[in-house]
Amino acid sequence: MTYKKTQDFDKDFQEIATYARILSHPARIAILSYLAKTNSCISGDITNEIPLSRTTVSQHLQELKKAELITGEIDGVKICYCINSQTMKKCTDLFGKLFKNITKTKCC
Amino acid sequence: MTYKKTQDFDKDFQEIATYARILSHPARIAILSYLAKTNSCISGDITNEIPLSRTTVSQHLQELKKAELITGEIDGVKICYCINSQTMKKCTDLFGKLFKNITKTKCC
DNA sequence: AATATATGTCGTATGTTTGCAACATAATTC
DNA sequence: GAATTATGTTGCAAACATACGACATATATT
Repeated sequence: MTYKKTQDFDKDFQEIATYARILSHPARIAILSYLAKTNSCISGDITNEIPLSRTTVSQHLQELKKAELITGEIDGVKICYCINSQTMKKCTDLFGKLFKNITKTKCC
Repeated sequence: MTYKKTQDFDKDFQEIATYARILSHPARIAILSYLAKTNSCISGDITNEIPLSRTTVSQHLQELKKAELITGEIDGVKICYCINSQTMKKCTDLFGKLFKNITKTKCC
C-alpha cells in the first residue's frame, strides 16, 4: 500500500485540512453562501441556485452534512438545510489561528 | 466531456476554493507552519521535517509555489523557500470575509 | 574532470473526487 | 390506492491527487 499518510501529521493540521477539503469546491461554498443569505433553505431551492444537476448538488449537500457544516431537517416532503453555526465558528477559529500563525513579515 | 464545472461559479468562490484545495493536505499546512516558525527555509530541512519522501515533499512545495503561497530562491546548491506574505494576506482576507458572510446565528 | 551534495522531473500505481442518468423511496394529493 | 412531488442512493466514467523510485541536472569540492 502506497497511500494516504495524512494520519502521520499533527492532529490540528489534519482537522484544518479536512475542513479545507470541504471548502475546496466552489459549489459547496456557493451552497453555504446561499444558505447564509436567504431564509429559504429547502433542498430544491438550493438546487435551482447551483448550476449542476440535482444529483450532484445532493452529493455536495451530503458532504457538507457529513462534515457537520450544515444540518438537514425533514419537513414533510421537503428537506430544510441550515448552516450549523457551532461548527462554522469552530472552523472560523481554526483558520483564523492558522493564518495568524503562518503570517510572517520577513524571511531570511 | 462530463467534467469540471468550476468555472460556472462566482469568481470569488473559485478563488477561495483554489486556496482551500492547497490547504486541504496536512503536509502543505505543515510546510507553511514550519516556514513560519523557523528561519531555516532550506528545501532539505523542510524535507527532514515532513514524514514523506523527498520526491513527495518536493511536489507539495511546487504546488505551494504555483499558488504563490511561497517563493523559492536558489542559493548555491540549496534552495530557500519562504512564505509569500502578500499572497498569505490576501488569502487571510478572503477566508475571513467568507467566514464572516456564512456565519449565521439562527435559521428557519 | 571526477565526486559529492542538493534538488527537480518523469513515470507509474493506486486512491479520491466530480458529475450525471437511472432507479428507489417517501410524503402529499386526487 | 394511483399519480405527483421532493429528495436520496447506486453505479459508472473521466479527471485529479497522492506517493514514491529512478533518473536528470546543476553547483561545489577535491
